Amino acid sequence: MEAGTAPRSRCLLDENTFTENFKNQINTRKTYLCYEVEIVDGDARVPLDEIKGFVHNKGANQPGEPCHAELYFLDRIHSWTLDRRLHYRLTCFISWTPCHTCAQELATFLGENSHVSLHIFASRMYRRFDYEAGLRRLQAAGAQIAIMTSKEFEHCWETFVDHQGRPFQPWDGLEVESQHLCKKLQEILQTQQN
DNA sequence: ATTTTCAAT
Repeated sequence: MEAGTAPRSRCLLDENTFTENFKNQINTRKTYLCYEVEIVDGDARVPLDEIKGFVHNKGANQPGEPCHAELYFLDRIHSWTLDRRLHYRLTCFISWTPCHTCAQELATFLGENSHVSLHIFASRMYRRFDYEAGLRRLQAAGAQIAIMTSKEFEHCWETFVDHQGRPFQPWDGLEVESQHLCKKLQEILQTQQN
């Protein structure tokens, strides 16, 4: 029954939720991950609008086992049962770069699914434990990792936020912070492994 | 030059 199609608002983020979680100068204890999927056909890319959306982590302060956003994302990907004969480009916009463990999980997934390529844009850099090695491993597995700039924030606002027609309002210092993080990420990703 | 952050390294 086509009549049961979910309303568009179900996969849109509240304005404040977006800003509170993606603002790149403040730290949060939550992680949001917005994703888009395209089929790649030669030079052309066809968006699969029906499966775009977002997930967020489950914190240690909530009932049940904690779970990072990336693992929910991987669950979603598996639920789509993507056709191995096609090529898909997944883009995700995540409020923190993946931790070491999640980076490894994503790298493993990419290793097993050559029909999928992954582009990650992050608003902030998660810098705990072995995060640098995790990011390098993820890059080595073929993922493109970058820091969100105003272009990506605006794209997310337009695509994933219930903005009621209001334009994206960049916060003070957005660019400066983004550029700083870009530089840090480049340093990490350019460092030789071993 | 900038860290405490998907809580508890």
